Amino acid sequence: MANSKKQTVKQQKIIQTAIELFAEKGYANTSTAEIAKQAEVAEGTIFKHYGTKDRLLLSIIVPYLKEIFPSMADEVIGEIMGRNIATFDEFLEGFFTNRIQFFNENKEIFQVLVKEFIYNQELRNELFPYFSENVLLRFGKIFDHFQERGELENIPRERVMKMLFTFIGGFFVSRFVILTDYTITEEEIDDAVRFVMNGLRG
Amino acid sequence: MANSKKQTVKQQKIIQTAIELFAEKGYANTSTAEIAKQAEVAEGTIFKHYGTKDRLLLSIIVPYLKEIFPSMADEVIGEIMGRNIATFDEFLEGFFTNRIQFFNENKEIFQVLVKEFIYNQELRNELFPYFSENVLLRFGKIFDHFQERGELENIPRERVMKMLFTFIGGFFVSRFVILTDYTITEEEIDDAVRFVMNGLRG
DNA sequence: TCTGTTAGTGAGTAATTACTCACTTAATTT
DNA sequence: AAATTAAGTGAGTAATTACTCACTAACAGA
Repeated sequence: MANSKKQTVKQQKIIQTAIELFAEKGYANTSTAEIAKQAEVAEGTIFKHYGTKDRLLLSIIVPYLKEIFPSMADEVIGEIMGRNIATFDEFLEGFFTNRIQFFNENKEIFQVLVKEFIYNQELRNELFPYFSENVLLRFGKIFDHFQERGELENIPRERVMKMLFTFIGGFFVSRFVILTDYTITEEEIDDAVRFVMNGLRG
Repeated sequence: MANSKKQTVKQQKIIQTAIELFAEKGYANTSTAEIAKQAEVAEGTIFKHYGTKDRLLLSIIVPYLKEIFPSMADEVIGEIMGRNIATFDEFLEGFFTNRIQFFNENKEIFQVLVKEFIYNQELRNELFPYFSENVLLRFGKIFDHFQERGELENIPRERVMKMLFTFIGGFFVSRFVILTDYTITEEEIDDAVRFVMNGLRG
């Protein structure tokens, strides 16, 4: 939505096709010739717009991380402050439901992100700042918020958040990247929330 | 140890170098020419022994999965039956300590396995049977064992084991593949065991 | 000592790779 | 309407890719 830098129809087709192929076979196993063919463009068109294959990948990943991620996070925070979400339980359930819907709508791009994040050390180093600034920082604030309200026991924040992220990371990666045809039920969300809540209460 | 099919010195160097390079840059980003150069062999030697690059990868992964994994699992089970491990707490702590040591000793090969498992759909489909037969089945038995003893509450086994594997998977992948220079403290093992135990007790 | 087998070589190959560039076509600006 | 810019093309390229093959060296069994 805010991501409108006057993209051409052909540009859209290139990006869309690249996302599909990168998600399916990985960046390293996808050639620009293949993208061009499937997107019904000349190979030169890709390089006219993106210069290198590497910058094509970045022009998929960076906007996704830079624009959509934080705005969604603020949305979640807004829900807590504005609406009637009082308990950490409720927050977690909202978070899981929200994110599951979001990742379902952007499944392929999420797959690209995770696959390259794990496969490519350099990309990982470049993206870590974004990740820690946006996700870690915001989640830390939320955690503090509920801890001040006495919702969560006074366990050392850092240590417990590590456990929380380990589970959340494992949850989304396994369900959306490894088990690509998996469907998450409401029952499973409840299980996950209960598992985390009990884990944190220790 | 049982893995001695009269490997040549050059064969060992090829395998060792391939593991290093695949772990660092991924299978798809490593050329056979590069492996040959770094292992100080002719490129033809690689193909004399392994035929294709694909079979070189498999000759790294399959023995690791086929021989070392189950034998270690049996070792763990043996510990429970033989030694004085009575509670699921103790088992979990033993499991984490054991596996952390093991993966530290085979860090690179574990990285290769995880990276390709996530990157390559076909490999994933081929390895899933091994995984479910060995890991899932054995873990299920252990879980039953403690559930029969009244150690664990009678929560539906399948649902709770999903949560358990989500956490364990997230734990090992994040610590050994993503944060490659991370050191796991005993304190963190305790945190992890406590997190899981509380989670399961829900 | 002869002989067959295995280990190892390295030059060579067809195919594929990311990328370039001179060019045409379409859209904007003046 | 003329001029400038941007979008798009596709043939071409140097480098790299996985893999082959005719060959030599080492060595074990008869």
